[in-house]
Amino acid sequence: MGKHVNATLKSIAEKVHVSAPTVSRVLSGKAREFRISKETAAAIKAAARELGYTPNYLASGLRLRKTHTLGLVIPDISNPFFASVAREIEKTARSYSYSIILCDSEENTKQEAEAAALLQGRKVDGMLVCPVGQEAHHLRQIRDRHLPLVLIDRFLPDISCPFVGSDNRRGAFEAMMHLQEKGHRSIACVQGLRNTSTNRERVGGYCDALKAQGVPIDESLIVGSSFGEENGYIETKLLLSRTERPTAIFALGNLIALGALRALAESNLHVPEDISLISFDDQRYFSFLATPVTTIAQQNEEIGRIAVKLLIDEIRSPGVHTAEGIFLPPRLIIRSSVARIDPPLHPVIRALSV
Amino acid sequence: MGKHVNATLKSIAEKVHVSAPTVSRVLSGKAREFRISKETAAAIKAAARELGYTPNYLASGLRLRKTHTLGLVIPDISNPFFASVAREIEKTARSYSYSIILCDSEENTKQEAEAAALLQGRKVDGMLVCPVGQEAHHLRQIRDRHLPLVLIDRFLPDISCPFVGSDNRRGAFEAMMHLQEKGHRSIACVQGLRNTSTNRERVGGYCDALKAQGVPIDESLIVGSSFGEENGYIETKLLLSRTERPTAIFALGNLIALGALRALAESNLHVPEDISLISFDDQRYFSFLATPVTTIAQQNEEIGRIAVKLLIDEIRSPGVHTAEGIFLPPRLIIRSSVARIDPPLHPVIRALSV
DNA sequence: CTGAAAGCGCTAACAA
DNA sequence: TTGTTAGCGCTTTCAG
Repeated sequence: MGKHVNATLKSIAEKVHVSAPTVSRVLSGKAREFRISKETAAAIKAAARELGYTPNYLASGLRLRKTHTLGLVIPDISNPFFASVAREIEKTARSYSYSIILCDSEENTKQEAEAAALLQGRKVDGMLVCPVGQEAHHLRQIRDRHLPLVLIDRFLPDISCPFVGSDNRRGAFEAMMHLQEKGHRSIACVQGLRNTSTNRERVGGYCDALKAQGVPIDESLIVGSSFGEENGYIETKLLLSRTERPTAIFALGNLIALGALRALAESNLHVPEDISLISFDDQRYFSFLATPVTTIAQQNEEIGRIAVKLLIDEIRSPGVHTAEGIFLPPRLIIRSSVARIDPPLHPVIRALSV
Repeated sequence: MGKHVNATLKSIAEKVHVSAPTVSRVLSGKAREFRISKETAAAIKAAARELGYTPNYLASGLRLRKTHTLGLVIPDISNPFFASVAREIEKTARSYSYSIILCDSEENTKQEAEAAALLQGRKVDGMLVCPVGQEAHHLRQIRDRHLPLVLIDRFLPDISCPFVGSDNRRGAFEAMMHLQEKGHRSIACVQGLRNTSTNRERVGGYCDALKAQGVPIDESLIVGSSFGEENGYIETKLLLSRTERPTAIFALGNLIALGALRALAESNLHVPEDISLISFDDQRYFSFLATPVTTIAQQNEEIGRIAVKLLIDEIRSPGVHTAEGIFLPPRLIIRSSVARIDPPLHPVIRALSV
């Protein structure tokens, strides 16, 4: 077996003395349908094996206008949240015989747009994108061309498109209620990338909960600008250097929490004795940290699985799905990074008591 | 702008009243070379923009026999080690204008072989694979067909192929020497997937170090069979239930360490007071665990970067690289999960002292 | 400076 | 039951 030059339908056809379409029919399982004789079919299969034939999906894709390929655009595959979603996406896609072309946008709109253009050129049958979130133009273009598109994790207000992610507002609200029940009133919020729906919704939940308790919102406690670890580190450092230190920190992403932890450790502060911490987005290791971290867990696998199903549905029968969002409920996992504290003195009283 | 049906060279050609090849030449930057008139070139570019032209890479790939696509096959993209390598691979590939088709083999040889076949059909220009490790047949086939291939993280003895990974034997040796310097003699080794080179080399380093200290190897202390968390958990449970408990555990992967930690926590055992732990493969969060874990860190990003460079070199000029392996030195990061212990009593003496 | 022809490998339509 | 023709969109000859 194994010629150096790849076998083609034509080379098989010549060997068996039939025509290329016949070979095509047999090898794509249509022998029955075309009532091709058992002998011919067998001979073709044998020849294909002997020559080490591999179908050329470039050619069939060109001809059929279908590549059985999906584009996946995410902001950072090394973020464990995205890694777990990506894994489920790849697995689910594979179960439907679709391949994944992976593009990392590095939280950069320009790169995201480039990825979108590239994937269009590669004629993917559909795209899954977690948008950086600042710009929807290139995504609207995809829709305009009737290329199936599903947004994951982050949605965009100004584009009508199916979406799968978490109910971030509710998750953040629950986290905050937990903090407040434990007596916290001065709670810092270390944000991720602004303008992303996840961030906006989480900050929204943060504010909702504060309002629900009649606590005025202190804008200066809402800090940060990226889902990366550095951001968590720097903002926590800054927070700690204030004269009035918050009693709790709400980290809006797992890497932010990690950065916060690093800053806290450097300052020799202990969680939750010195300061409480709660994080959005659970991680397996959170239970084993010096202080197990209380978090809002998302349904990572479900997000990936549903997104692919939605996308493939849309590919198979365009227009059946309304451009609605699916918001999976996150859930609060209480561990031990939140301390119960005495309700803080009213500022006026505190001022007097000095 | 934006017709529903995608623009092609032909449609542009018709619009500008030139031929398709001329359009092709202009849009692929060969206007100078073919000395195409400024006006024609400008008109073509304008028309392309107006029609929203995107090149069809399927067609050019078919014609050119080059797709500018690389296949990446890894055992588990959600394992943070692979996720970080994958990220670097995608970034580096992108910097050379290559796309990545991602396949997760789920540590399964059959799926790996399927991925390899699929990628061949998709006509990738080269492949990066981290082999499950039990079987090399499908990989040898790739080489036979002169499809550039680079192995990452795990190599295979019976295939001659460029490789980039860590010097696992040396890493494991250093971890063990550290343990032994601290007085440990009864050290359990929780393995990953057997027959993978990483596992074999790490176990090799484990044994080397024991021999170097004249400690006989107790086969019953070498347990486990997967790089997953469950394996770490179960094997640690089992280890703890022994009458003679080892004084230290060497986890051969980051998820194994996580599983071990879970088992230890369940048994209310503290690291390192009750038992010491050392892990292969560092993770950012290791510093913040209840007990910061001492580890052997690999150069994840370097592995990804070098692998892609090697592969692209091989694609551009086949045969320039010898099928040698690049083994990057890992390094020991001492944190606090290893306790100094008194040298254990000699078994006979211990027996007498009861 | 530009165009006509051909072909990459595949499959759908039509014919026999 | 099988073959012929044609064309997906691109680029490379070769011709002018």
